[in-house]
Amino acid sequence: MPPSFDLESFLPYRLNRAAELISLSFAREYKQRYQMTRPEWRTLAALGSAGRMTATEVGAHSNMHKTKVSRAVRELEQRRWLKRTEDDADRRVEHLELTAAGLKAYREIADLARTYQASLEQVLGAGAIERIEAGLADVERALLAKT
Amino acid sequence: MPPSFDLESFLPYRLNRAAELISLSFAREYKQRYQMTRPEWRTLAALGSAGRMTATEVGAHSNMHKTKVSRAVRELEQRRWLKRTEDDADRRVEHLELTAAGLKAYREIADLARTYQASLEQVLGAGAIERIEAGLADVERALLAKT
DNA sequence: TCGAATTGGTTGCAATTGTAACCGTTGATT
DNA sequence: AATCAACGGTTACAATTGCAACCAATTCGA
Repeated sequence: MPPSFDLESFLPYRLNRAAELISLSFAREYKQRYQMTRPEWRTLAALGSAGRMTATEVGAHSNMHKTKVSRAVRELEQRRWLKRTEDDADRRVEHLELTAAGLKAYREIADLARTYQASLEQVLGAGAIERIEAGLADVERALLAKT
Repeated sequence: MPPSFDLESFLPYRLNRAAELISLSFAREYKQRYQMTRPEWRTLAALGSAGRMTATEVGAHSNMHKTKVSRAVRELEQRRWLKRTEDDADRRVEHLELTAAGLKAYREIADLARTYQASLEQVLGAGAIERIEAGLADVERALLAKT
């Protein structure tokens, strides 16, 4: 029999558990107040934080399936929080951008996010989050290199 | 305007992205070979690694919704990888346990998992995974304390 | 320059998931 | 004991999701 295996120290498992926990925890902050789903918030955040982008870029950036992005974009557009403009060079591409209303919503929720993270950092101690994120970046790099 | 917000350093976002990435990456190792879904693997792993448990305990342990657990258990049972035995004191409770076949499957997949993590550690350097997991443990503690 | 392959994006459909309501059992309150 | 809340677990139903097939536009290659 091979050396023992402890699920508790298996990284995919641990990452998933932590991610689901924190995701739910933060979702409670905006789901009710802004009637927004997670893909929508992610899209809003991507656009609000990095500016004008295409749907494909949003997906690549936040690792969301393109149909998820497509639907989130449709939702946000209907809410008039986002507008599309077609690229004049390549007519397949559409550039996405937040409207004034979208930007306003983004700022409010970003504010929640900042507060949320600050309170977490309060508990964890200074630098703790940065250290975790540096570790995550390494993991992502390793995985993406893995083909 | 409040101080800037960068999605890229927002922990829920970063955790989710990394978790989805690694989860997919490892799922490729067993989905095909063992025709198993993620909840099934999680349940199998929980039982294989911690032994006899109830469904509620599996859920609490791996942070899965109880309907997810219920369905995974049904699947595993049909495959004869798991058996239920009722508690004689409390007839609501059922204890879950892997069969010999289930244990065998568990060991094989655990082997994949060990190899997977070893190759990751190879890239990341010694101790890197432990450090990340320690950080995650802190985060989970903080979140669970948060009511 | 024509056809095949690729790309950005959407959609139909089937599978996965969460919510809420439920069943039978147990524990607490009276 | 009788009632009622709580609990372990399942299930019906609705919402969310992913896969695959698709459309239109573009690029590649012979």
